[in-house]
Amino acid sequence: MQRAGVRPYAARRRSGTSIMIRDQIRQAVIDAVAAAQAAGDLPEMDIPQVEIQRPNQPEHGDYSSNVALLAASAVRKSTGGKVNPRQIAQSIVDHLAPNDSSGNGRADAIGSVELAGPGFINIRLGERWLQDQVPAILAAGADFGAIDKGEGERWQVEYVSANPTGPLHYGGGRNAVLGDTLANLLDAAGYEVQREFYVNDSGTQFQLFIESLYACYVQRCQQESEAAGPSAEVPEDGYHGAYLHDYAGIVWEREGDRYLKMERDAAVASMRDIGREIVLHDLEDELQELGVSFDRWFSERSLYDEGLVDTLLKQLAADGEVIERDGAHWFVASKYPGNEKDEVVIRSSGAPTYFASDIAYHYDKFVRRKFDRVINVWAVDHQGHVPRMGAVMRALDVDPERLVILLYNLVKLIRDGSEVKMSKRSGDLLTVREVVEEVGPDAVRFMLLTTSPERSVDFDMSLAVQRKNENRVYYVQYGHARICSLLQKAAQNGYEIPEAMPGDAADALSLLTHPAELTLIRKMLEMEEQIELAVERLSPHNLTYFAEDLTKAFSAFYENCQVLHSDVPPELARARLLLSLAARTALSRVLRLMGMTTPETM
RNA sequence: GCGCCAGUAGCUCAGUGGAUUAGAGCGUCGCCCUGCGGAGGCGAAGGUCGCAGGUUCGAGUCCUGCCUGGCGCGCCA
Repeated sequence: MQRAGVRPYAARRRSGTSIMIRDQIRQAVIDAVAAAQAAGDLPEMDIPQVEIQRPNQPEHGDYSSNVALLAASAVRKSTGGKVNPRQIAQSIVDHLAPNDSSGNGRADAIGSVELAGPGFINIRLGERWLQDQVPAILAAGADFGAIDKGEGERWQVEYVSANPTGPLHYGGGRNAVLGDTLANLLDAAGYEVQREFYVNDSGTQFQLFIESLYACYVQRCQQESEAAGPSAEVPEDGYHGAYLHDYAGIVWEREGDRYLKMERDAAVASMRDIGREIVLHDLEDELQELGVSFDRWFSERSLYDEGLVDTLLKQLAADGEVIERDGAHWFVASKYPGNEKDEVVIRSSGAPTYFASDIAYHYDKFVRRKFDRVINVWAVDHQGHVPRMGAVMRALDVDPERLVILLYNLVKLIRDGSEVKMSKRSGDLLTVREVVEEVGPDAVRFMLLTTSPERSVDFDMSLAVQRKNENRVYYVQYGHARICSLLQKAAQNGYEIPEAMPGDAADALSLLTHPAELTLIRKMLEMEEQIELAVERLSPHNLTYFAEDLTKAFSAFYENCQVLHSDVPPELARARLLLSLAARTALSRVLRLMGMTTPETM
């Protein structure tokens, strides 16, 4: 019998994580199939991979499995014989022992099992078990929902990596939010995550930036001393943003006019370090305002300085991966699938392309630093680069599967019903900083996260600042604030709000039988699956929908189940307070995964 | 021309690698305040899932072709 898809769990399980309830149920079904076959109720047959789904209709239970349908189909195909899927399902149901009291903890979760439709097995969680999850959630606390999918694998997320030539354009905000949230998710899923920003401090763009900075610096010096000096114009194709004058001002304040005394080229060369420092500090600061930070800022130039680019290109040439043609050096991408053209790594002028250092960079990531997997977050306009990187991986003899590119579509900013691109204040492209200042970091993060990455997003800034129901950010944060308010009021009224679960609360929890209470518990228990799903599909946007569902479940409970009222017996009030505390734990976890704050009042 | 992505309710979008009656929010129309934050709750109406074929017992989901929109095809990054 096949048991594909059932992975053995690693021995090194992180404390606090347990086997996901869905996987426990899957195992129970697998066991039931085996038991049915052992008992002779189910003929020997190829049982396909057992999948457990969440039905759309609540009437179909909390979980369901279509094994019987798949098995019947497999038998029909292999033998041509007819099998009734309902009969197969019935045999499995008979061995699914919902009330097994053997104490293995698995069957406890299953409240009831039923056969439905053409052969579905619908499974409901038990009420008692659901009530017991409240203390489990409280015990997990800030780690609630953590799973051990990663088993400690080392993954890197490289994101933003914007040219270090000035503030981040608003489009880069989506990159920052996606990468940062994905890293949060990976961390929650048991991966060891490193967040990296690749600093392109070596190419022509950076050179133009420094030349532009130099020109502004010269202007500043002349302004300060009214002394005649070299005329300085920002290069035609350089950077003309107003911020360069701010940067130049910092250089002047720190270094005075010492660069003015050098030859232009020498001055530009020696300004590279301070220019880099200033712009990176600015970028770091700007990203911080969005709640985004990095473990490492990796310098492209360092790859040249240590000679890795050179070494690698020579080695690739020796392997026939890089050839000379028309005076230039080409990486022979065309020999790998998905690539039709070769790529220049050294121009006929002798200058390396960005692609040359990219090869070295990925060599460093995989061969030297040995990340199990690397996720690069790129805007769609870099899509043409994806197959090339696959070719690079093969040429470096690294499994291409280890490099994952997350492409995201562009952001369109809307204000008062029409698209905006430029800042009225500076005249340049709107920056992330300005958008954050206008609508707040939480709204930016949530809004940029609601749409799946491959779709373009219209970000309505006017809506994001409005305090009405149309604004989904407020709905969620309001929900959190309301829980906090309730708990606070309870404390004022003399209710004891335990930080941890009191040992004698088990009886009180059995009073949680209202549908709204049980629905809320069920919803919270989706956390692990949501985290797993978002990681598997690289879809952080799922979190926004889960946050809304969670808030909705709490609101329904809040409306239907009074907590602090003289009619409510103290034991029930206590149980409902514990449930509310668990709800705050869950909602706060989702908000933090999205990088948002958890306001106690609004 | 070739390639990638998208097309689901009036609007903005989900939809868990095929499965039980396609979901949510907003908007619209009804209810619910002598109760913990009404920035709320409950309910209704609203969809030939771009079009046409195909595979399958079963397709929004897989395959083929087409239509529309976005992006990409450089000795730029």
